Amino acid sequence: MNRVLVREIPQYIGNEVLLKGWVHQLRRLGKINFLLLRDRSGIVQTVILDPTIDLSKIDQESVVAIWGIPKKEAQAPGGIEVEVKRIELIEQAQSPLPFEVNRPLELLNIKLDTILDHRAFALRHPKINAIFKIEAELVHAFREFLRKEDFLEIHTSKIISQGTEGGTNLFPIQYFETQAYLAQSPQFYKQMMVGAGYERVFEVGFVYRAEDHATSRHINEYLSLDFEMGFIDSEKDIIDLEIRLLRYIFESIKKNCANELKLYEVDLPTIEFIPQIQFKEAREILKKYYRKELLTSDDLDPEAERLLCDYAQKEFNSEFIFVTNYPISARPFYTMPYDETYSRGFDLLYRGMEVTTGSQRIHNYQLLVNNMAKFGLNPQDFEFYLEIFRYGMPPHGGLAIGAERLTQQILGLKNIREASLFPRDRYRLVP
RNA sequence: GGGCUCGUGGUGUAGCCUGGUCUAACACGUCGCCCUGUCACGGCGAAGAUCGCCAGUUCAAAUCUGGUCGAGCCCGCCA
Repeated sequence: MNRVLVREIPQYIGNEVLLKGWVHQLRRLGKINFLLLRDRSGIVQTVILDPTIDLSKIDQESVVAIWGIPKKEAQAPGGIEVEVKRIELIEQAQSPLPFEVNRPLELLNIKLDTILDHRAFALRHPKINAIFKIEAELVHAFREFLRKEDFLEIHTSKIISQGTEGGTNLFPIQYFETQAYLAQSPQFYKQMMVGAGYERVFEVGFVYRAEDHATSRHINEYLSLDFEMGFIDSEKDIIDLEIRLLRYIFESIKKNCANELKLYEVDLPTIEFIPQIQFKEAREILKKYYRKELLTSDDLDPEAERLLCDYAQKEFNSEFIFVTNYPISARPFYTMPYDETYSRGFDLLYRGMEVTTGSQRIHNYQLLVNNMAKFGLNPQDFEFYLEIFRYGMPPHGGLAIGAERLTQQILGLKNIREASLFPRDRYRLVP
């Protein structure tokens, strides 16, 4: 007999099915017992009326096979339940469990640390499980949209000899007899692939930041959603594409993850218009509406990001806001200047947090080399990157989206670690 | 790198300020018995923690002090 998934049960009303899964909950009332069975597709109530069926070894979270007949039953959750004919214990779960996974998370109030210490087990909780279905859909939609836009998916090395910005935040690794580093960004390689003639490329991959921070929005290994495209007129082309990309991602999640969104009581907005303000305007807005002076003259602090999103919400009814034309001093050397002071670099803020950084890049070889010198970098160390710029580089630009951050903000998670299966931070290397 | 907060059964908390009556409480879970419609099932009973670790103060430490290890948040920096 072939296994039937929980979500397929409605097709089998009146016919015996074989179900396999985990015992989500067992409610023993005496002569009638209810067993909630969970598989990858959902949870179904089964009812045990036959007193000869032995439930003594059937503990919560045990793996079982159940033969039974699906029936319409008004009293059952969802209107359908399976009357059990036979139950077989496949693998018993030890007791006690690390914590409960069959009650609302809000009632359990489990510490994040406990969840992460028991990560695989914790994912059995439907609400925790849902996070990674959303994230998978997000990444899938990112790929699907860009492929439709004629982008090529690339996979570049995460083992590098030089950092993008000079080498401060890099994790050193021993690479045979030489020193190497874990990549903090696919930046150089994706630009090189534009120059290689692919024009439009994207990459989904982990990147590594050896920053000694401990906050709810930083992890040391995160999934970077990158794209880079050639023959643009300005960074506005990148921004326009990102708006369409986000619209596509949000619509995909809404369409394919309705149940998961419901668990978090999230109602994703339809993205129509995203306001764009220049950095210097942002500074004025902060001063005028919030009486806030930026402590650093060339970047936004977290409070400023929250305030600007508040402004976007009130003025434009948007949860997103682009901050454009950041000061040159706040941006890496490859960022295209806008004028003497400002660059063609931008950030996207979403619900108070930075989720994207992008820019038009410098495509002129001489300008790029001169800029490296200004930033105190030695062009000879970056010859591998610079070469293609000598042989005809089109105007280009791109951006990177932090996948965990976007997921965190979509679901309103308190800590980015919740959106990473196996987060790596200053103190966590296991599991 | 700077600042603040927290470590008590499997899970989450109370107790700590104002040491003794803490032989450590409560909720959920676990185990046993009862229950034919539960769905945060219900009822009765039971087990389970030397209060992160080390030292000190004291007649007496979960409680005070110092150290140590672990955790969380904010800032800098960033996605």
